[in-house]
Amino acid sequence: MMQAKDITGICKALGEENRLKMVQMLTRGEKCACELLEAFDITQPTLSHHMKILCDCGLVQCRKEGKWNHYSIDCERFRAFKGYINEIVCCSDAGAEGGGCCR
Amino acid sequence: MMQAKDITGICKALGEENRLKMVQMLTRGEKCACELLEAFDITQPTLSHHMKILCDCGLVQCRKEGKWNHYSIDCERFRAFKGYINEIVCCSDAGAEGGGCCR
DNA sequence: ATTTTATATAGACAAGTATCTATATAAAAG
DNA sequence: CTTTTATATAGATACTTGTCTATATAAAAT
Repeated sequence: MMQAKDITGICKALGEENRLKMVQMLTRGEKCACELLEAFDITQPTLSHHMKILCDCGLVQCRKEGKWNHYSIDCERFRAFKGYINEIVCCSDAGAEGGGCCR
Repeated sequence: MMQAKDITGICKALGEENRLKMVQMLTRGEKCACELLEAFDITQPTLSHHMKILCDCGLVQCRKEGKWNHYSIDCERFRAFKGYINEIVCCSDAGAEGGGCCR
């Protein structure tokens, strides 16, 4: 199960526009670091920094193949994150039977 | 519709443990600032700072009544956020018909 | 009117972050 | 073995953030 700390780690990672876009790009399939680098207006060390943050929070996984790094979403982890967020349901006291208005 | 900037703003706000817990607390109904203050091991100005961030990103709304501030989740905004996150579906290329594995 | 109560603002400080340039590492190609 | 290519690390810098103390504001109570 996911703890609050896992969630804040993922939220911090998604709380930067480049990284959010990187995650969205990775949903369209595994990408090499060099492909990501082309798509963003940042230097190679900055990309490396962002990928480290995305991997450290568990949202992205890295497959090393020779001198290439292939990045992809850790689907299970991402699904768990969504599950946690979706469980935060507000207004459960405001006449909402069976869930609340934000389900 | 929500833009990437709205999402990163909300993610930044949720990327701090106290604020994540504040949001979770507010899902159990509107709370006065003083109630929140009691529940967290922080000073009053620090609470004020966190509530400003939560309100600025749109996730929380504030109702002023005399000298009290009553905070609650902006359900519609929160729902929109969940919607955006849930639309980020990974592995759509990996033999997933109609959605991908992270739906 | 003065005091109390609830909250906000100002300013300081330490820690964290996003970015860069320069350099190191490690694999592949020549 | 030397060079090229892909990526990581080190160090610097500017900016942001979370926290505090001290003070201001504004409403209510006395």
